[in-house]
This record gives sequence, structure tokens and C-alpha cells, in this order.
Amino acid sequence: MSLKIAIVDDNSFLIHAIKEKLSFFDEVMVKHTSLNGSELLAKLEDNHNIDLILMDIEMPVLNGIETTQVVKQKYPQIKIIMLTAFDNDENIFNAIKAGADGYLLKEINPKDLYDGIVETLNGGAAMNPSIALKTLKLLRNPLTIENEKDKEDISLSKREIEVLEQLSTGLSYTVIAENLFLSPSTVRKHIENIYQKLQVHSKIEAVQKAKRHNII
Amino acid sequence: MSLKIAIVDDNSFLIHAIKEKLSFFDEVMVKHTSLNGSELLAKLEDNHNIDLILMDIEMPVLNGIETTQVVKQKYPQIKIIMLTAFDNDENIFNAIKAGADGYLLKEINPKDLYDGIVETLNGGAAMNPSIALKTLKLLRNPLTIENEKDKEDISLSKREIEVLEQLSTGLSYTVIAENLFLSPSTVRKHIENIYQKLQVHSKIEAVQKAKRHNII
DNA sequence: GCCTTAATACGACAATTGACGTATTGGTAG
DNA sequence: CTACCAATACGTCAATTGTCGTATTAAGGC
Repeated sequence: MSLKIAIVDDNSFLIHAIKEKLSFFDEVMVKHTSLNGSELLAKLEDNHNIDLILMDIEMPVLNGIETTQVVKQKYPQIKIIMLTAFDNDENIFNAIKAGADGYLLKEINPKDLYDGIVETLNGGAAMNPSIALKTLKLLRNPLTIENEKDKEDISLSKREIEVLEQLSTGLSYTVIAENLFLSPSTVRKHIENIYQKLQVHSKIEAVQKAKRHNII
Repeated sequence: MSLKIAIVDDNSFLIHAIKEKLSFFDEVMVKHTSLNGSELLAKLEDNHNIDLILMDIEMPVLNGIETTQVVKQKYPQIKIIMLTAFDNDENIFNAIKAGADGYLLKEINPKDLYDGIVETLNGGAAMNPSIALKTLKLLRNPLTIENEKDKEDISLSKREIEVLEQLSTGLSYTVIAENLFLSPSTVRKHIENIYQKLQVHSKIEAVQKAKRHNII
């Protein structure tokens, strides 16, 4: 059995160092490496037969957090371990929110890295103890930092938000219409407009995006 | 240098098993053991020169969560690792809230237990990968406190959970099939079975229910 | 060895959803 | 005043989804 790995890091020297560490383990196969998120996404578009991605955070073009979010949305089966030099709360929290399955530091030794990969592929999460401590602290008192910066100007009308709230509980068009005393046609039209504003094409995507933007 | 450890467990047989595991490591000294929280507190009252406590959760008189809370309040310098047979979300979350520095399962092997103790005393946190994953999920999806009574026994297979994860990001049957290298028919069948188990009739309802039960 | 369950897969049909286009009405910001 | 937009509403069509039945194979429990 082989473990198909991809590495994403803007420092080609560090990519080499990671490869070196993995070279001790025969079943680990580094399928490809990328220097930034966009490059990775292009490669996955071509072939998504990858088990796990080792991802740096600070990268040009598309950083590790945003890349993780996209990969997890499109290919939820692919595991992602953040492998970075920095361990500030902000990064850890955002990486976890984006869907990362683990968070390790670059100084890690080969065996621990390998163990982390295997444990993650077996359905666990990889974390070194100092990161684990930070996640515990985050759980005890949650950060409530909102990313104000990437708030694209999404402006839904009052009615649209109302419809979205109904949508989010899994109701059908007809039931929503009954609840709001509207014609099903109207509900459909509202939803159509919502999709356009949110740039999505299904109920679930709409609900997800709305939640990420704290609309509902 | 010696590591001064206390063990608290209502099962004296299990206390013995833990001692056995620690016996491989010379610098570990089990200073005392207790069969419940009150007993421990009494002993600490007498002498609190202890580095770390290995604490069971389910105990008579005073359970591990409450005991942790008291110990951490009175002797914050003492590290506490929960060492228990159960890993349900409720316990993990409460233990962390109470101030635990780690959470390990009793089935652990001697070396990992020792490593966990050392790492915790070095200012990290001890967690095995499955617990780590649960903390990540809790961070992503703040626990919706649900009453024990309506905890129906929902048991989805590994594959079903995988499919559900894909569903949750808003992917269509065909894309899920591509991602998991399955036929669309199979994905549909899995989803049909998931719906039956969760007693729901649509994607959104399934995702919602799964989130409420911390399945995804 | 037998039974059960998980995982795989197909076909068919009805219901729902998503994407168009079109249209009327009422409020409000220039 | 008028241009714009929110809210209402209908129709159509293709795609997706939900539900049913059926079937094979592999793995695990008793």
C-alpha cells in the first residue's frame, strides 16, 4: 500500500528538506510539489488521486489557509496537514476553521512527521504538543475574530435573508412559501436572486456561504 | 530529576495497570493513588508536591471533571491528564473546560503515556490523534448542548461518514462519485442508507443532523 | 459454516430544484 | 418625476435528487 502525498511550499529548499525526511519511508510517495496554492489546485484539477497534502501557510498568490478551504470544499476526502514555521493562534485557528486535519511545525523529525501522516490517514488528527495546547486554550475561550477584510459586498435584502433562514433548516420551496405566506414561484425567484448574489448554485452552498459571512 | 505523579481511578486493578506501564521509566515516581476525587483532594491538602495527576473521569463521590476543576483552582501548577476509557464529546469538552492539560485513552502503550507526561510537563498538551480530531471538530462546530435522552444511537459506517462529509460541502452525486472513485449509483445508495439511519429526506437535513451529533 | 452487515452497482420513476425569460406593483433615491 | 430596485408571481425545461427494488461480493461475528 502506498501513501500518495503532495507538498506545497513557496520555498523550494524546504520542499527538498521535507522530501528528504519522507525518503526514509518506502510507502510514502511524493506525487507532486507546488510553490503556491494556485499551482496545487491546477494539479489537482488534472488528477486528484492524492491522499494527503502537506501545506505551508505563508505563500504568494494563494496562501495555505485559502487553499485549504478550496481543496476541502472540492475534494473533502483529501487530508491536509499544515506544515509551517509559525504557530500563532490566528494561523492555527484559521487553519482549523478552513478544515485542516493537522498542524505540525517544520522543525519536526522524520518519524514524527511520518507518524502524523499515518495517524491522519487513519482518521485521527496530527498535532504536536505545543499546538495541542493552543487548541485547548482556544476551546476554553474562543476567539471571536471576524475576518472583516474579505467581506465582499454581499447585500441581501431583508426578505432574502428571511428565505435563506428557512432554506437553512432544510425546508422545501413549497413549505417555505407556506411559512412566509408567499407563492412558491416567489420563493423560487428569491432563491434564484440569492444564488446570483452569493455566486452559488445550490441550497447547501448558499447556506454555507451565508454562515461563513455571518448572514445567518 | 524525578517526575512526581499521582493516579486517581476508582478501579484499583486499572491503577495497577497504569503503574505497571510507568514502571519502565526510572524517573517516574508514583507518589500516591486515590480511588476518587475526594480522596485525592485530602492527600493534596496534606502534601501538594506533585507534578502531574493521571485522572479517571467516571468515579464515585467526586468525579474527574469536578476534581480537575478544584485541583486547577487550588493548585494551578499541577498538570492534569485525563486518562479514561471513554472519549465522547461531552467528556472531552468538559474536561478541557475544567482545565485538563491532556486527554489520553487507557488503552495507551507505555511509551506514549510516558511521552505524554513528559510533553505535558514541558508545557505542551498530551492527546492521542482521535482525541485531537475531536477537539478540532469541536473548534469548528461549537458543541450544541443536546440532552442525553434524544441521543439516538446513530451508527454510520466509515464510508457513509465519508460520503456525508462530501455532501456537506455541497457537491453533487456525480462529483462525489468522482472524488471517491465510485459509481454514482453507489453514492446514491449510500446516501439513501444515510437518510434512513438519520431519519431525514434531504441533503441539508442530513448535514444538519450530522453536525448536531458531531458526526461531521 | 452460516448469518449479517458493509460496500459495491444498476434501473426506473416521481418530485424537487436550478436556470431561463417575463411581468406587475410599490417605494424611494436622485 | 423617473429610474431603479425590492417584492410579488407565472411558465418552461433540463438537471438533480429522493425513493423504490434488486443484486453481487467481501468481511466479520457467533
